[in-house]
Amino acid sequence: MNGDIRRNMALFPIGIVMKLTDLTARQIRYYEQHELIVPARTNGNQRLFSFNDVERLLEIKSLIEKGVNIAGIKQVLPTVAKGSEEATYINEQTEVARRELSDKQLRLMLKRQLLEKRPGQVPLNQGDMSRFFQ
DNA sequence: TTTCTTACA
DNA sequence: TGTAAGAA
Repeated sequence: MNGDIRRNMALFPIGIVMKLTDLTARQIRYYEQHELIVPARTNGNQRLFSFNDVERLLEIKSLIEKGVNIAGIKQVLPTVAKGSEEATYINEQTEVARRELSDKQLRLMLKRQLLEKRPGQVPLNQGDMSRFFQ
């Protein structure tokens, strides 16, 4: 389909994506580090995001607001490897498939996180490094 | 001006 | 996550 090409076409710089998603540049870059999104790059190394990336970021945002951490989000929105074009392509499908996760499933997921992170007792939602500060 | 990376908090 | 530096 041609729509997919458009959806995966890198169009806007981080500044616009910030306004579109209400996320800070820091967050957007952080999610990229964790491969939750794989924006394209210009010759000047500037990030260029596609509509798909924006949608993904909105998904991520909503999950974060529901208390899901990066590890949890990776379970819902499969991490995407390289090969940007195919990568975003797969995202489109998996995203549609997961879009339907109910609150029930979300709770199960959060519960699972609790069980995984055993005794050590790290807040759960905080980033890995944050435990060393704050 | 805007964005990038790196790094400390 | 926020923010500061210094370089594109």
